[in-house]
Amino acid sequence: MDAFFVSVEELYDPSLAGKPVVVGGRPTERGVVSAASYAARKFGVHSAMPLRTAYKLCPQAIFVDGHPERYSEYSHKVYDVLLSFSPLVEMASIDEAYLDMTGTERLHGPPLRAADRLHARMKSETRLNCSIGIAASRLVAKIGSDQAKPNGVLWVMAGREAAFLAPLDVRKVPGVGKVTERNLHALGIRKVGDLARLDEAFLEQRFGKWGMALAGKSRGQDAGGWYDTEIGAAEGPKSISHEHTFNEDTAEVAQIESTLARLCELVGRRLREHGLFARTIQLKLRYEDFSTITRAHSVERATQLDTELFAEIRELFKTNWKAGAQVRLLGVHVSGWGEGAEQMSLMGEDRHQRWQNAMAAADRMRDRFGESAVSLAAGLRGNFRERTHENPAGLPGKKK
DNA sequence: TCTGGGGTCCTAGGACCC
DNA sequence: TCTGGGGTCCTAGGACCC
Repeated sequence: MDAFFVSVEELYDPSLAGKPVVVGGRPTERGVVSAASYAARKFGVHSAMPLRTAYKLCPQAIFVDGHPERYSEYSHKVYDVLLSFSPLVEMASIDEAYLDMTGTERLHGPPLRAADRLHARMKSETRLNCSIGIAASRLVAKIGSDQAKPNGVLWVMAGREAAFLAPLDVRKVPGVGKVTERNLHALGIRKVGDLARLDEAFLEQRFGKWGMALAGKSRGQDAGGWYDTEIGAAEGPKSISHEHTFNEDTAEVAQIESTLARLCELVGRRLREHGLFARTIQLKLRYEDFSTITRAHSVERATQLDTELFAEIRELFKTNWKAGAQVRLLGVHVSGWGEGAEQMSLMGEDRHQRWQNAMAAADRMRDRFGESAVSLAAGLRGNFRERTHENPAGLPGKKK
């Protein structure tokens, strides 16, 4: 999808259309640009740039908060349109998908005609623009769609992959970021064509497993890693996490613990939604100088309960925090799915069932009344209250 | 410039097992 | 008594993607 977040915001507020728009938050907040409109990009604003920097480059831009629920809603609409063209669809992210069109020629016609129809249908069903790359490999289709932006269609015919890729900067290859680009430049490799001319053994020796894949990519192959999987083969999540950056660094234990409790609740909730139980629980801690540590612990019996997650996280925090040091960010990350059923016999069926019921009830309350309706974090705060718009002075309030 | 949040994959070292 | 080899699991960190 083209400038997806910005385009969705324009649907909700048509007055934004054509203007420089930055999605991500207010320019005075800590944060980065999630998406910038094409008008804002003309000023040098782009994704991942600090909001404060974007403001300096383009003070007249309209800064809006992101709305994940809206993007998720439109992502589902996009998926429905795609599904009507091929049963083999894989959403690669909230605004990107791969379709396996093998065998649909009789239904949709030759590649360009099928793409044109899809393009038109996407616009009429979602009112959003997209770009389409057509190729015999996922990698080339992706790079093709990037080259087709905005609002275009590009077909790279089978056999023409290497010729299409050769003049492009190595950075255009998915997986080549800032660091790999720098390393390649140091070797005098700037274009994908330079990469394709190199010896595979040299790349492997220099970059390991990744080098092998890189050699294949330079020729347009889905060699190694995620690209090498069948479209539609993706399964559930492998990890779940939530993190929070404070607008001002803090060393206040009450504030830190209530934030950790809230993050544990968000993670626990997602585990229950997916019916997953986690064995490995990880704390992330970033200090004011941006130095970051992660500390993990694997537990014997997998859990999806907020209180059990919090007990582990609290322990990890207590043993690893440089006491008194200012904290910038906290994160809670879980992985390593295990059997939830084991928990029953160990915990006692009644107690376990009561907890499950309580959690299910709390999740329903949150659906109806919002995230803060039921909270371990609120209870933990005690006399300390976070400053919110309802309570700007951060004064102690009534317990909920 | 002053650096979000949610993910995936890879590397590397160490414990531990047979 | 001077140090094998294969495998798995765990932990920490980092590159990268949207």
